[in-house]
Amino acid sequence: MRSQLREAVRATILDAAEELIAAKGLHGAGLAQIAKRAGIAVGTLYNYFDDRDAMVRALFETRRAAVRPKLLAALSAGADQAFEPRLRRFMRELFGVFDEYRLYIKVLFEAEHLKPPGSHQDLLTAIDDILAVGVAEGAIAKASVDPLAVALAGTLRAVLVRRSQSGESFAAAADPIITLLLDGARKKARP
Amino acid sequence: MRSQLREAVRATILDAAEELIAAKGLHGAGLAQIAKRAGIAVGTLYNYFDDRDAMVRALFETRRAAVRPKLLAALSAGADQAFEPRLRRFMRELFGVFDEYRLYIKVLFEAEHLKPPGSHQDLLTAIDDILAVGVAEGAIAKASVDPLAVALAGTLRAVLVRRSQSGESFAAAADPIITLLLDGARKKARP
Amino acid sequence: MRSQLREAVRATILDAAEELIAAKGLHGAGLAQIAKRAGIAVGTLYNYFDDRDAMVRALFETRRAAVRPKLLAALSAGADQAFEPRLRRFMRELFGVFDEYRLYIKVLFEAEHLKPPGSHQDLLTAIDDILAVGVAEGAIAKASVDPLAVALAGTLRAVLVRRSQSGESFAAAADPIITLLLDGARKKARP
Amino acid sequence: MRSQLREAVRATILDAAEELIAAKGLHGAGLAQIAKRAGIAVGTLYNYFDDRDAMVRALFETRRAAVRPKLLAALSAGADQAFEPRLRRFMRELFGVFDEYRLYIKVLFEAEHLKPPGSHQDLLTAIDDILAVGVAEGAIAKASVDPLAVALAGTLRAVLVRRSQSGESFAAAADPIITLLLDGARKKARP
DNA sequence: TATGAATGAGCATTCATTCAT
DNA sequence: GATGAATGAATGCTCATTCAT
Repeated sequence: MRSQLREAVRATILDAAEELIAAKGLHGAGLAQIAKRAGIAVGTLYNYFDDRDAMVRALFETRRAAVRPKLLAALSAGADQAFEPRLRRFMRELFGVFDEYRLYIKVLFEAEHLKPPGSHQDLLTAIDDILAVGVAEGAIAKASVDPLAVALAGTLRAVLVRRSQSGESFAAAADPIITLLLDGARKKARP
Repeated sequence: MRSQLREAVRATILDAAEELIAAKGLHGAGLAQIAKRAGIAVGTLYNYFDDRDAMVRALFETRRAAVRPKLLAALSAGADQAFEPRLRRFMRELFGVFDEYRLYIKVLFEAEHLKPPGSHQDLLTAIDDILAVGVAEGAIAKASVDPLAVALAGTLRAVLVRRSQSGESFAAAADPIITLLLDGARKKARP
Repeated sequence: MRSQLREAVRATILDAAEELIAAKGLHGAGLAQIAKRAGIAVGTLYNYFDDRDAMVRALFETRRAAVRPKLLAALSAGADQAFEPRLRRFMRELFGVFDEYRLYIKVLFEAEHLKPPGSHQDLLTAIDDILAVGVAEGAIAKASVDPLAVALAGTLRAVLVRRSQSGESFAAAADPIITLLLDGARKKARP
Repeated sequence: MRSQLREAVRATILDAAEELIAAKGLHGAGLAQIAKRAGIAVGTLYNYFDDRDAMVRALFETRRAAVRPKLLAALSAGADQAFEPRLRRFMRELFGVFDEYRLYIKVLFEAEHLKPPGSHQDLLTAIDDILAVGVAEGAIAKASVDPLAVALAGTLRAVLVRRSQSGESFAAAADPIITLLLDGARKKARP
């Protein structure tokens, strides 16, 4: 009971912080504004977090903890399928998850240059994992894994940033990316 | 004469700002430090820029103005060649330019969430331009252009960020990217 | 019954306050810490004292009330003796009492610049009283009383502060002080 | 020129700090009030001192530096005289100096419990020095030195505190103290 | 009565900006 | 133009006090 209320307030604070950081940047979001938006007093923040930094870290950790299981689910989904459909499915589910967490995505990019312990690493790991499947299956060459991982992560990020700014949904972007990265853009000679 | 001195001071200030922003972040670089490193007094900054924000904008504009012609040169280089070698050459020259402007690259990433009027847009335009050549030439399908542009920009950025942090040169990364994006990562059946 | 419990809690609070003030200074002892050490909630403090200031005042008053009768006992002890042995006895008993209340002594010095209504005044009065005996008895000159009172009080304080910091017992310091103040430091000509 | 103005402002700030600390205690004197009384802005304080703590330390050091040579002068004054007149003269000059620095004296007691690097130690050293003269001269017994030093310092402090509060001059208190401490309070048998 | 979360005025400190010299 | 001291609004944080439970 008590702790449920406590968690609710904590979540409200983190939501407020998320919105403000997404809107004004990591540095632009002051405690006074965050408190105001959360509907509490400044001092109250300190009943929930040791200091501003701890609050920001908690924001990243909370969101990461929420996203991570969904990311893992997307990763293991279709474990009985072949590499390519599995990769496509993973990407589609991934973008689905990110559509749910648009604000977090903005915050993640907002704070990217500070290298916070966000979901970035989880995503890179997931990409490595799924590409390993492709190699094991003989679908992609071992030598392709490294550049492909970089290209996949980079392209993914580019899509997220663009659609984050334009407000478009992420989901539709999955398939064209995979097709491009697997088959290349070169026009194939008609056999 | 007079204005040459003025330009020299202006450039010194921007160099100082660039170094400090690259080292300590956009927000971490204070005017006092910038002035000190530039060897002038704080107040003097205001004889060259309206305010801190204008100075930062000027930094981006100056660098953009310096990089742009080189980017255009890279774009038109090999205008007599076919699409693929021309794209490869463009990428190699592009990375060469970026190697010369490593500090600017760091600053660009440092501040990209503020969407500064930097070289990003120029680069995207150049990418669009060169891909249009590929379509005209029949080397790539029209439908591939959009995802390829996104993937090219995103992958490029990922490589720049990684090598910017590790200190590696950018130049060697060009060809593998192109090969991957043109041919895809899928293992080809031996004919 | 009820009020006995109340008094016990009150005493616990004051003990906690005393320890913390002695350790961290009047200003360094926060209500949160005091409450914690007393084993109660912060809000509960306000059921016992109007505010922090009232609590501190109560601390001084309580200790003063505890010390005063012992001080008076020391004063009237040896009322049948001559001035000098009585004075020596008074000082010895006084230091004995202070040894029992070392913490209070520290707090008293901690806060003396705020002129709290502590045992200081009682002590000065007792000194005046016993010196009056000396005058009545012809042991000391009337003109000596004022400077002697100041010197006695000042020296006493100096000894308390020093031994309070070093952790030594106070008791052994009594006699040398009295001898010095009664006979002076001047080397007497051998008769 | 420039540095004279600077020193004047510095002195003004320290005077303001001294007054406020004397009036409201070391902790009660806020930077806003100090700045206001000094007639400057809060931020300006930081052009003169690294932080509040450095300002307080500078206050003590400045006053100590001002008082010390006078104290040493008082100490060496009458170096050709015998111990007792020299001691009396020292005390009179000492109190004269303290009369000039009444505010500092208050501040010194205000902050005594924090053991700041004030004039206390200088004074104790001076007392030790002059008593050593008395021993060398055979005027006081070696065994008397320690208790006498404590008594002298303690009594001196008591006089300063009392007269500091009452507003009386210190100067008149010197001789009776010396007489008492040298000859004692015991009524001498008329020879 | 006891609790402890909520409160908000107060604090020291920073820093872009101004301006007298 | 150049200087750098002065400015004061804004920030993160603390803590005595209040009050709903």
